[in-house]
Amino acid sequence: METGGVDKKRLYELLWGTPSGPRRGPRPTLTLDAIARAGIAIADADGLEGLTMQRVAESLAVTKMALYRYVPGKAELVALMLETAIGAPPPPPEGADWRGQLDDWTRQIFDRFRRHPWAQAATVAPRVPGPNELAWVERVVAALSDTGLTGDERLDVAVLLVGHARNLAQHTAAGTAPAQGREAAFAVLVSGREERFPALDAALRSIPTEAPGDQALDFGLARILDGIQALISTRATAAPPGDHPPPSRK
Amino acid sequence: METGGVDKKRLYELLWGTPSGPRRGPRPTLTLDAIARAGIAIADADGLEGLTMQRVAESLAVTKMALYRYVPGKAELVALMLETAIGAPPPPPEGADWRGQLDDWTRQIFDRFRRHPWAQAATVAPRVPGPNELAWVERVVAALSDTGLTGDERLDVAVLLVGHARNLAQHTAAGTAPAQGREAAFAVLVSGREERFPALDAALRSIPTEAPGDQALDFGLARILDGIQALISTRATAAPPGDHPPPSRK
DNA sequence: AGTACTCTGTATCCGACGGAAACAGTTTAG
DNA sequence: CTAAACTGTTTCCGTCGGATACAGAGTACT
Repeated sequence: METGGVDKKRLYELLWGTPSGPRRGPRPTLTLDAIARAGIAIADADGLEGLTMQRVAESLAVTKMALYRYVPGKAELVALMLETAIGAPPPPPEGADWRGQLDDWTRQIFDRFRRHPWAQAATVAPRVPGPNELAWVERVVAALSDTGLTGDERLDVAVLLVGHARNLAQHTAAGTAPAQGREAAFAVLVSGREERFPALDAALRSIPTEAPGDQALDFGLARILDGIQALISTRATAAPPGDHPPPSRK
Repeated sequence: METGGVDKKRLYELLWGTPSGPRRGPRPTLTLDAIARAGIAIADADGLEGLTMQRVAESLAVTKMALYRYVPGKAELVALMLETAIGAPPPPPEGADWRGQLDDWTRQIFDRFRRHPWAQAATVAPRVPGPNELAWVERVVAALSDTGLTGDERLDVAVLLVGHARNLAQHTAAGTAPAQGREAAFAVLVSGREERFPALDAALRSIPTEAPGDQALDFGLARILDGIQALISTRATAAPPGDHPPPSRK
């Protein structure tokens, strides 16, 4: 079953390889892109558990084994699907400062994760990033160019933001049909056990807001950006803008 | 194969059910706890892909099907393993304010995730929280009792912090043996494509710090706590302490 | 033009996995 | 002491990812 072991070399070629020139045998009937899209359609509908090589092949009107001419295995197919589903990052909003850019960036990538609920489950394993994934990271780092943050701090910001988006996409994907929110599910578990979870019980009682859905995303994002702003302010007063401050990491 | 569909009713009994009284047939040779620990040992060693009912049964010297007398299926076994591996939350540090408590809390749960790398992959699906998981959330909400935050804001903080810990646990689990950090992996991909990723290239060049490992955790955690502190300060000036401020959510 | 080579998709096969069903042995309730 | 309930085992099945061998299709070279 699921090998889990990914052929990193072949995966690199798969994600970063250029389309080669004219070759000898019969022309392929499929495209990497078409395969990825077929897999995405299936995973969007039934999740990663519903994604089998059989079903992908059927939806493309080929045999299961034909797919292995294009893709080394299922793990690499999922990686390719992820790269295709995430797509290229949209252009940053006009005239936005770093905060506006990062705010937009996080909502954009959150939207990608929400449209493809399987994607956030596919990003749990260590993986080889594709061109699109790297382009998204590039956007974050570029937005922070003139803030005086160090190189790895900018990368840390990217990790922080994408983690938040992914995390929230999971939580919103969880509360779909039945009980509307996590509060309802928690309340059921807490009820009858108030003495074990007093603070939780109090918190659940004092909830007046009927927020739509992206509320938790907004909350966390606002806190994170506030925290980054505080750091940038510190750096700005410590050193003139445009200059690289000394790394004051402990 | 992987059903994915979890019997929520049986899972609830599994996680929250109390040990029943004297029953009729032969006494069970196994314990739920022993099964969970056996599964944890296997998953710690070989990940969730290496976890099979067969191997768990072998390590307990029983047949595979014997496990199904205790656990409805593999998905529920993983949920039980998660609950056992996370364990009960440790007591908060003596005399710490909310910030100190949340800082310690995040590092504690990060440590759990790092000790059991499979755990963060097991928390991607919507699930029924167990007693331990709920107790961890209780700790966060309790730490924020006197901060003037609303009930769902406190829950949002819990989501934010656990998401960060899980996210960073994944990233540190990724960079284990071969190339030491994400910077090295990124640098390989960026090299030769500097014109496509100029900001990323600049960021990778300006990295002097040879940080040990928890650096990204520290960075994000500090930003998040700074952001929460900013919000609490706002609330404190708007309303006297101990009083519930009006929900100023947009 | 013809031939040899290479690439494609297919058919067949395999081991491993999660789980269902039926069974035999064991312990307690009446 | 008997009947009911519960345990662990055996046997079996469908599905999955993947290896291998093969036949046809198209191109490069002589």
